[in-house]
Amino acid sequence: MPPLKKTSAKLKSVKPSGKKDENFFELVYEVVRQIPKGRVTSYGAIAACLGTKLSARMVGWAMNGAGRVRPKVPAHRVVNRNGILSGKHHFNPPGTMEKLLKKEGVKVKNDIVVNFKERFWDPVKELGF
DNA sequence: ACCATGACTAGAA
DNA sequence: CTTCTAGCCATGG
Repeated sequence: MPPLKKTSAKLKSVKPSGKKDENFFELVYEVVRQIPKGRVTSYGAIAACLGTKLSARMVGWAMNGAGRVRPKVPAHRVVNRNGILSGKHHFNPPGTMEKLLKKEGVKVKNDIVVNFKERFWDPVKELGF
């Protein structure tokens, strides 16, 4: 898991549907799985960890397929840079995200992570990038 | 093939 | 301080 080799910034041909070309996706999932319980991170941080910090959107898109990946991917620990649960509506019943976070000890107020800055887990720093 | 949209972000106004 | 703009890149009409 730490191997996280830098994928080329290009990261071409990534099909979330049924395809196995997931270089970017798999990497994203890998990082997300490393997020300690009770911590959260941002799309940009993950993107930066992969070297594509300008493409945070792709990280979010990758999360779109998080639900269909084998080991579970704690996508609920990934929020935007403001600590807002921007993707709560993409969960099965909306509210699952918040519920899971609270269950892990992360307080959520009005769809926003409380003390986000302290809860923030930087993959680049923690994984040594 | 072109245009619009999106689980984003950083920087400018 | 808040709001707007421009990049990012895959997907769908």
